[in-house]
Amino acid sequence: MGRAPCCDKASVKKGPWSPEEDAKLKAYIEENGTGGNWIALPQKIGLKRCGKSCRLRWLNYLRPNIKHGDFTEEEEHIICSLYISIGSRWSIIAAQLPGRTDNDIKNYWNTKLKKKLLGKRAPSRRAAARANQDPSAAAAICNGAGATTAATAAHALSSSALERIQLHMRLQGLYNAFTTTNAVAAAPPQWPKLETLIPTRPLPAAPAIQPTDAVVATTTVQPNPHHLIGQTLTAAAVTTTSEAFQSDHQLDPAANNYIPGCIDQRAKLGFCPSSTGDAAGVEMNSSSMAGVFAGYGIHDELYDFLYKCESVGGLQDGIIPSLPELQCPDGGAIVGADEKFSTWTSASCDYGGSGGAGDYDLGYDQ
DNA sequence: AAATGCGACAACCGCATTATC
DNA sequence: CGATAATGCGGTTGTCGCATT
Repeated sequence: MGRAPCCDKASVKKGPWSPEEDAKLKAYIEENGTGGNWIALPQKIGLKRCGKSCRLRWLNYLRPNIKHGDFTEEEEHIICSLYISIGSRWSIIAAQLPGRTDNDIKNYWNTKLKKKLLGKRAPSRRAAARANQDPSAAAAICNGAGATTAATAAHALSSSALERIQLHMRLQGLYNAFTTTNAVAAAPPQWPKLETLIPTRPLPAAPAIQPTDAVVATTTVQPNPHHLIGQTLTAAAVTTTSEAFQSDHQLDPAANNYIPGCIDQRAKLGFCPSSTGDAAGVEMNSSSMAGVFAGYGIHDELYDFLYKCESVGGLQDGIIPSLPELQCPDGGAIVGADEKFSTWTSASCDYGGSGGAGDYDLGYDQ
């Protein structure tokens, strides 16, 4: 026996909301609030909608100060940074982008940013559906060398984890490209770990976050790294509860409180200078990268990668060119970014992390 | 002009977590 | 303390409009 439905499916309307429904819901909530009970709300105002549907409509569309339209470079950068750090925790990411909803960000990632970063056309849903029925088609979708191994690996790893691996590899590839002429290239840096910075669930209250690994645990979020080096996302900013966000970062109509590049305003959002040494800060800082380039860290690379890649043979017409080969930190296998990631993800590449016997740990349990 | 493919976005679904009794 | 309801969240699907064939 499954879970009882939250509402009578037969009597509720589904599909797009009409302007009349929007007006009803908006007017009621603006006047009375939600009353703390979404399930009862539609009956109160005579809407033939599921309470969950009303909540979603309000949060994603009708709520004041919702931003629609194109994302700015700063917003893209924050999304990418956080996605690499924590994966598809859209609600947390959305908490850093006032006016944006998790649904918006999720859609934007899936339709635009992912392609931009991974540099290949993502298979359409139709193509993916075909691929599910035909393994050879799946390989075809993962065009390029190593498609078969990629498809195989995809069975073992969630798409989110896979994307994060690819993002890291591409960034690492760029890093190697940068360092091939640098003396430090002789000592390949440790790869940034891909562990999520916080347990999948439950997420503890902000003060309780105790990073297990300082290297993993700090996410430097730099809306524009060329303006803001070393701003860190504090654990408080990673609090999942909407209440926490609302109280600290309320989208106050009068306080349009996000001004990219403005440290004071950013502090309101939970960004604080890394120099504060906040022990609960979370970082996805690639220690070696930050150290080597004295301020040029992974997020600067990300910025360059997104917007300035031409200088290192990067994005051109949205297509990411072949990347330099990557070296496993143990000095072992030399792998190509696209071709062999499945090899080293299945092999026991040691990232020098805290995850057990050195086995690669995505930090994902999917 | 019609059919098809595709991208973008809104909305739904179901599971996990939290609150309440 | 367990059961149940409510809420939050992330993944998935439906739909629409535009581009291409």
